Amino acid sequence: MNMPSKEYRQRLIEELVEREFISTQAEIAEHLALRGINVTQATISRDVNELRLVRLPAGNGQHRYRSTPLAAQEDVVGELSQRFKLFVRDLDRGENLLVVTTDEGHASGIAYVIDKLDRDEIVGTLAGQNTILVVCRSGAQAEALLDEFESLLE
Amino acid sequence: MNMPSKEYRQRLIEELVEREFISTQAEIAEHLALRGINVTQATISRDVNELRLVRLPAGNGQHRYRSTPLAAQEDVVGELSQRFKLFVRDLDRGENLLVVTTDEGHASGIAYVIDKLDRDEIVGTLAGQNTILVVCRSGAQAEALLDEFESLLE
DNA sequence: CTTTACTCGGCATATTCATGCATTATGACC
DNA sequence: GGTCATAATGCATGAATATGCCGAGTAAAG
Repeated sequence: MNMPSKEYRQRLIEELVEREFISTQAEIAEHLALRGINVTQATISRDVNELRLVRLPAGNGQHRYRSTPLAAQEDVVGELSQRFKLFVRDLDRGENLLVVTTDEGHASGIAYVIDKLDRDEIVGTLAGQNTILVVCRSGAQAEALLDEFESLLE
Repeated sequence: MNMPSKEYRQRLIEELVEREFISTQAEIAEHLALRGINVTQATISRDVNELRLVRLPAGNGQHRYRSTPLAAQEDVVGELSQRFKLFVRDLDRGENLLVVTTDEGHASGIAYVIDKLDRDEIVGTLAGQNTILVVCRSGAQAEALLDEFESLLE
């Protein structure tokens, strides 16, 4: 009948969830129905999956669907992993400091990506030619981060 | 019996979801059980809510629980709303441009917060003394954004 | 026109998550 | 100790989401 189709519907959904407080998929379907688009919750579920929308708890039992910049963060992790495999030679830790040793000249490039992780536990990074100093808030956090970075190398 | 209790358990959950690919709350409960913490899915549900963890679709039908920097984004929206109510006098749109008129001298302050929204549909902002030009990718996006901004003023 | 391959979406249902209610633990106060 | 108030949690179940299966639609190839 009408033919706006999937792509159009998904654009509407994205706009919708940013504009309104929507807490269930059924609710999304209702809104679309007002716009003349009749689909079931099952379809919305598939859309939500493809759009990688997220049901964010407000902390008080309320929920709201949102689009997610988490997707971007995922990519940062991928990027980090790739560069780690290529350029990182060694990882070490002393107290709350993480020391990353890289191929010559690659320290600042890697440090840049580490910064982009935007982790709370990282106070800052300092890069030389082949060494990065990652300053964490605590030794425990540095240790956890070391584990995490090591797992990237596997 | 043991007494680490809620707070400790929630810390473990936060670490857990960042370290492992966890897709259901039952799975979280299983992992905790290995650590000697026996709680039911109901409790995990409440924890997830308090921690504001999010079940992020991978796009392929897989899911992963993650902590969310979206909480920060929420705050940005709150901040924006507050400043809008105080300082914004008018909103208008021409094609893909959004024009925000503010109290004298407040344009760049407001523009700064708009930038922090980090919205894909916003190409950039340009602020004068009492006027902000928000450049969107399309007219439709500008219109949607206009609606959204207007709702902040209510 | 027929066949084949593929995408989309509904229906029914399975899976997962949220929550009202009752119970038990914890702590403050007497 | 006892009593009260509050927080935490389990159980059972309701609410919400995900998905297997199938049929309809479309397009390309023959």
